[in-house]
Amino acid sequence: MTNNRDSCLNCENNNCFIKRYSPISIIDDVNKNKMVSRFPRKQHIFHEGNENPGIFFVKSGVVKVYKNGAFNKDQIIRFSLNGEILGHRGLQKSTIFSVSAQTLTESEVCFFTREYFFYLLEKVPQLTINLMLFYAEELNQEESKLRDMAIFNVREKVAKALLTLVERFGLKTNKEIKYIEKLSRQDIAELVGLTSNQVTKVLADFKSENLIEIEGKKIRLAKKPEMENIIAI
Amino acid sequence: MTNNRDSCLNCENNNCFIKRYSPISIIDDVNKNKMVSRFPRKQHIFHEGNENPGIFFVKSGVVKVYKNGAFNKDQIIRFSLNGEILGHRGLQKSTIFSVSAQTLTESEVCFFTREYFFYLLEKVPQLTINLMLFYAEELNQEESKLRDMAIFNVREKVAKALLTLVERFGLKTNKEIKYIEKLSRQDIAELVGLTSNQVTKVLADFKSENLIEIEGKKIRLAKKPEMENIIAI
DNA sequence: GTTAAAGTGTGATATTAATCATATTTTCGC
DNA sequence: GCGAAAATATGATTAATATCACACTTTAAC
Repeated sequence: MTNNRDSCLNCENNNCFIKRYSPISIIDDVNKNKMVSRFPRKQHIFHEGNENPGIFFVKSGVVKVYKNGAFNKDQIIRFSLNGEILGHRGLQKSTIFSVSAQTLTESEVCFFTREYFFYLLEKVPQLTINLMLFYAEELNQEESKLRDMAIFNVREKVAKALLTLVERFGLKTNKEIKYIEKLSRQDIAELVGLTSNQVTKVLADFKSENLIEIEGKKIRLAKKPEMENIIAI
Repeated sequence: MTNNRDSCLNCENNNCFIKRYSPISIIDDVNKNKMVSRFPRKQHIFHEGNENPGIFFVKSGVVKVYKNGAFNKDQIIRFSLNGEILGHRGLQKSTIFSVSAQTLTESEVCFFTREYFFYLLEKVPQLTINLMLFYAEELNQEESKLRDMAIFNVREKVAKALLTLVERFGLKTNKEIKYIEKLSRQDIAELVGLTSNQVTKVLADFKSENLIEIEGKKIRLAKKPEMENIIAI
């Protein structure tokens, strides 16, 4: 059944780790062990603290990954999209989710059980090595982020949040940050450890300095180089 | 030559990833490709930005791993000791060190070239999988740290730094934090993104509240539960 | 469409944190 | 053991941030 319309072979997500690093010969088997689910907007895919049954891949849509913090101050870890691995942080010895994942848009998600995925890792060393390298890269990024959060003030943090979103989602031709209308001020705040109040104020500053244009939730980044200067070190 | 006194087989570091997950049959080969170096106190093992020739393991001693930040504000990433892997963040696609490593005490370090280590990874899937799991665990810890730094105030950050050191190094029977006399106020500050000045002040507060006892650089954590309450969520 | 609820914008005020100055102590080389 | 240099402790001052209040706007439910 490798030629049905849901087969990995027909999947447009060439970003998918499994597809990129596994031999064609095993894809049929992968496909048989795959479970695809569809989630509407604002739904949880999994919750921090719950039992982790396996690993997910984002087939389509945008997913917010975050960690619960004290005093209702959550921390957004990343946004996942376009075939990216999801819940890979759950691939540790503990089988408890250390993060939560919630859809920002309607999304399709592929799922594999822990058992099957570990079987695959044993079988395909290149998959394992590349997954390891991916982790190393993520670890470096997290550390840069940590350093930034330790050093930046409120204004710089908001600039950082906007530039992070541009890097992740990209700009439309009119310079509007893609998907930003799906995010609340609270979401932007939780990317960089601020309150929604602080974000609103700095955004108002940026607007009055003509660095950005605001239209409801939409934000157009008129002057990206100037914004980058704010956090230049 | 597997029975010389420097052989991995005789090494007391059972924490060592290679030794733990590789078959005995390969250890002889590992040993031939190993280079052991000794570093005096306060020496650099490698520098951020330099070419990364391979991977290290801490055979003995305590090593500080840190990242350069703006305005002389470095960020301490971790302390490595007792057979732990070092420079694993360099095992990414880029061959440039993203961190620096400096000894806090006299230390012995084992080194393998990139080429040999990747050869080993291809050959020993269990080593690769367990290294990947180790990364996943580190990534989770980094994310918790990131969240904490985003949420904690100065007082809470100092409490967090002390508890991190206790977790890492342990307490002596007199409740003194091990190795803390090797760290400056600046080091403690760089663990949690503060200045040495701020650390000094909060430590004075903790002392006057009888949470800790200070004697030069030595700190005894008299009331660990109370300290933990400061950062309880 | 109407209404309630949630989210956003903005100012005032209280609190916290950063910076500087300087005294004191500790460390290190000779 | 002595002197210089570095690190640490502490107070005063200035700057930045957090918090609250409340008006306004948008969103969602009925």
